[in-house]
Amino acid sequence: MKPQLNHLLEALPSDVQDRIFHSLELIALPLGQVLYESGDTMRHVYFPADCIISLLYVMENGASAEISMVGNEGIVGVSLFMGGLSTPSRAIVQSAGSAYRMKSHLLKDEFNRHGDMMLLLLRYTQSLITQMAQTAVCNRHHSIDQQLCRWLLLSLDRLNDSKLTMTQEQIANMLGVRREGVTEAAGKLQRKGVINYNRGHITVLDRPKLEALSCECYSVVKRETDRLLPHMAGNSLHGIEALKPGHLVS
Amino acid sequence: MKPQLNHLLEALPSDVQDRIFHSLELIALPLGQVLYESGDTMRHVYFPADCIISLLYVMENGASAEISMVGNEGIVGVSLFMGGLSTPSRAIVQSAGSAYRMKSHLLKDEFNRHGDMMLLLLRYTQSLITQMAQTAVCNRHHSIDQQLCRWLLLSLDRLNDSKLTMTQEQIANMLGVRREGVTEAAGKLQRKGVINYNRGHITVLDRPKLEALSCECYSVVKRETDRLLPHMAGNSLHGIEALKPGHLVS
DNA sequence: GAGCGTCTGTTCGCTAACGAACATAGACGG
DNA sequence: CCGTCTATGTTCGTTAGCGAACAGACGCTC
Repeated sequence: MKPQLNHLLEALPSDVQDRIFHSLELIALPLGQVLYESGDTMRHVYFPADCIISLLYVMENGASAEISMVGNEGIVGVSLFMGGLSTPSRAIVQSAGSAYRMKSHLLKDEFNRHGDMMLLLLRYTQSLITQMAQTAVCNRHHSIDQQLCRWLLLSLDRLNDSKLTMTQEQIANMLGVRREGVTEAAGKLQRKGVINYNRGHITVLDRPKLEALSCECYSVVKRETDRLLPHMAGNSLHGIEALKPGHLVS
Repeated sequence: MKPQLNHLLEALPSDVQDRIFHSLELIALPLGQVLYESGDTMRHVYFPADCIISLLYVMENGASAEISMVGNEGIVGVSLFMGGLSTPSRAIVQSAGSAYRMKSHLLKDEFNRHGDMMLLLLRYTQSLITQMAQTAVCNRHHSIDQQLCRWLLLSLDRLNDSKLTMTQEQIANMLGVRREGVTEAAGKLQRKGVINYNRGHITVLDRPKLEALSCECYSVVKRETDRLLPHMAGNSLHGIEALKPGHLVS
């Protein structure tokens, strides 16, 4: 199966694609792999193809919470070009798949041309900021039920499938709540016929209903992302067919 | 009283300062003034001098929560140069004072030189991201008591004074909690001799104790900000004495 | 097909925070 | 000096979510 491409890479004009083409390695990312630990210096950045990476903050007592989710609409490692070389967040593979990996200094070089790549990355970072801010508000004001819906929708948008592989325990870690809380919330959704849950395999049966049950946070983030990165919707490929990875690393 | 300068402006090399000098207007910002409403196109950016601006998200039902706080270490309006021309957040004056205002297109011109101003603004944005992310986690896991301490400390750092003018109602809006919750938390702090609260006037009596009672979120954000913007600590003035506003607008 | 580990479901008491209602008490203007 | 407004304090019942403990149930391995 050919992996999906990354929308940020697709959106670049072909001269930029040609330039960075050979710097990309397609790598497989198994569930749970940690790309960065809090405070790590970033040696690579990652353009997810068909995986999802979660950015989460881990507290001293081990409690955690996801602050944003990156799929093939984005890049993991924004703090590299923002000027810090690390962040206090952990990046972990939430849904297994593949990603294009690029060495930090090569991305920085491209960024420092101050061309299309820079503009695109900054816009993407802006959409990431929106996602984090909305997460903060959502954590404050919305119920687990609502947040689960939001989270499922964000995940769905980053896959091209209505099925996701994810235990309730894992979801609980992302949302920063108890596993039992997720069990209850998922149970309600299942009884309403919105989803089907089976030992780590969730199938979304009724997406419109899921959207109706979600808090507004999902749509706010979605609308803002579409506004900032309109090309993502069109899915246009300018000569991106040439974009194949230099080599495959397991 | 001469207003404090803005640390971002101070940190710029003198040639940049000379170039943007005449574009800055010193303006007075009364408590509660809204600089941007959610979704507004930004006509100006603001470099706070001795005021504090809160960025908050307001939900459909009117509930709100602060996602970050900007004082003279920063700038209000980062989404301008990030590529969006607006954000879904509201910027409101949390503590009255003055700020340097600059027309959006002039800042963008300077940013587009891709020089020191750009680097500085991106680094500052990175520190803002940390603040938002930590706020998200804090909203999830910490008690009102702890969050109040964090909030007071962040405010203190942005003033040069141990007194702040702020009713419990206002704090509650920032934290996104009930006013009664703040009353209780503030009452505890007062009984412990950490603060003194008097009809909208808070005096911090024992900052070390306040830090001890706060959650780790304050120190994480502070450490990361110091790391990203070390010049802020040194308070170095490179020829910034020349930086006087073009004219004062009430 | 037996056994074990993991995932899901359910229960119980507990606490933090909520919403509403009301009491006091400074501050400030007339 | 009085009345009024606003800020703060306090109470009460309710609820969402927590922590702990345990029961079933599916799926994989041997």
